[in-house]
Amino acid sequence: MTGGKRIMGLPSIRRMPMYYRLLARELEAGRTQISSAYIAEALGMEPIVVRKDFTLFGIIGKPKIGYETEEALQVIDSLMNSRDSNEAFLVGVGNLGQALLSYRGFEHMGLDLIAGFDVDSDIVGRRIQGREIFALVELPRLAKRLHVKTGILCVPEEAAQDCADAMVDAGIEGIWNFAPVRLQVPDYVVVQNEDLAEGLAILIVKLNQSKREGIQRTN
Amino acid sequence: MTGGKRIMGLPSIRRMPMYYRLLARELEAGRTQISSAYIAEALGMEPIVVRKDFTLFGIIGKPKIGYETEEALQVIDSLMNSRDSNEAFLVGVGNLGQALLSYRGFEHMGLDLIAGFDVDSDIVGRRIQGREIFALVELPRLAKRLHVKTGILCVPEEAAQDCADAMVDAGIEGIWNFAPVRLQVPDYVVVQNEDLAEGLAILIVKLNQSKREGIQRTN
DNA sequence: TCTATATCGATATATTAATATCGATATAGA
DNA sequence: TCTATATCGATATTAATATATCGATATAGA
Repeated sequence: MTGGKRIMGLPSIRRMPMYYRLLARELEAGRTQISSAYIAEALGMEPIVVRKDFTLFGIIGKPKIGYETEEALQVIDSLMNSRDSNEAFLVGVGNLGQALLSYRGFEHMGLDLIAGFDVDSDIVGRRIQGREIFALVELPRLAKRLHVKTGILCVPEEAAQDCADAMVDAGIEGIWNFAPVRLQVPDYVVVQNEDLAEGLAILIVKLNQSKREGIQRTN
Repeated sequence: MTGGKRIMGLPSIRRMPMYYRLLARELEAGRTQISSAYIAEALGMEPIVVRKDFTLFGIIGKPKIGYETEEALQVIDSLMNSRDSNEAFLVGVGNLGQALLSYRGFEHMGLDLIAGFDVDSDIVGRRIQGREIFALVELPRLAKRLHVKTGILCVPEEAAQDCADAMVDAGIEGIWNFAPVRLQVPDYVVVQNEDLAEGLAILIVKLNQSKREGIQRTN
């Protein structure tokens, strides 16, 4: 590991988007103050986890009142936006890539997908949700010119490492990797691996357990 | 919670697909025996974690040798396949739904996506990767007739709860939920929530930290 | 056959995360 | 003004997870 001790735990970070969405919705609905109990109830969690997370995030509440919804929202927003920009390129405009390009809900999380890249000449030149799709060979030039530092990688397994290399060469420093491959990158590059199969594995194992219990119960 | 203590920890379950893919690849390549050190190296983790997981999975190795690749593969496969079947319906054939329908890589994980459902008449009747897309109203009838118990939910936020209700009515007992909504379901229904924004949040926070360190380093 | 060694797996420890307890405090209402 | 109470946040405890240590053992090679 490249060092750099974690300021807050990964579980807390994972919960940020969930908090964000709830707070935004509640503020919209006119709830200017909100308690940990209310948040926990809405999100199916324990109030104490909310309070611990918020303390960690630097959100300060008031006894008897709770938290200022807007302030909490802004703090979480700033934690997810504090870099100069979160402009990103998406590499690999297949089904998943298109889905990510079309997904509204990353924008308010600080991600600004400005273009897609692919090798498939059928798709190069098209626009998806207003974002132009360029040939992969254009990546270095455009990344450098636009100073884009973040890339989303959703190419097939076989192409992943080559694409990652190209991205790194182009100056990309953060890769959100959807290919089931452990990418080899320089130390300064941050990689976040996303493995859709993980969630599926959990569902299946849970179902197996639940079924086994069911059998025991009816025996 | 519905009770039912976990047999093995969630982190170990999450690592199963990763092990599975590596073992399949190595077996393919002719490596019939494999050590925890080798696996760890290939996956960027610690050997001791591999050994602990394998012990948990019930995979037994031999000193000086390691594990039988094929046996390990089969054990993990059986853990992810042991129900009667993992046939599933996909509800919401938008961009993400289409991506999931097209994704090869769930099949060998025990998931058999047999059909899609949507309300959009433009897409109903089409076929995606050989799977027919039906109108959502057909879900109860088909789920009951085919005894499908698993559903993948990738509809927009607003529609998620209604669709979940319909799925539960139709006899679905396991929902892989991609909508950023806490679904209200009966106790016996297992829900696995997938929040793509989580990974993004982690990437962004890591980048922020990495950048902050970078600034400190160059000062 | 015997010895050296790679590797597992059991036990112990450390780290991280979740949960519980409870005093402090800001507001609402008497 | 005073009191009751909801709620935070600090501290303590417990549980889960990751990591370390080391003895046991199966094989390779002398």
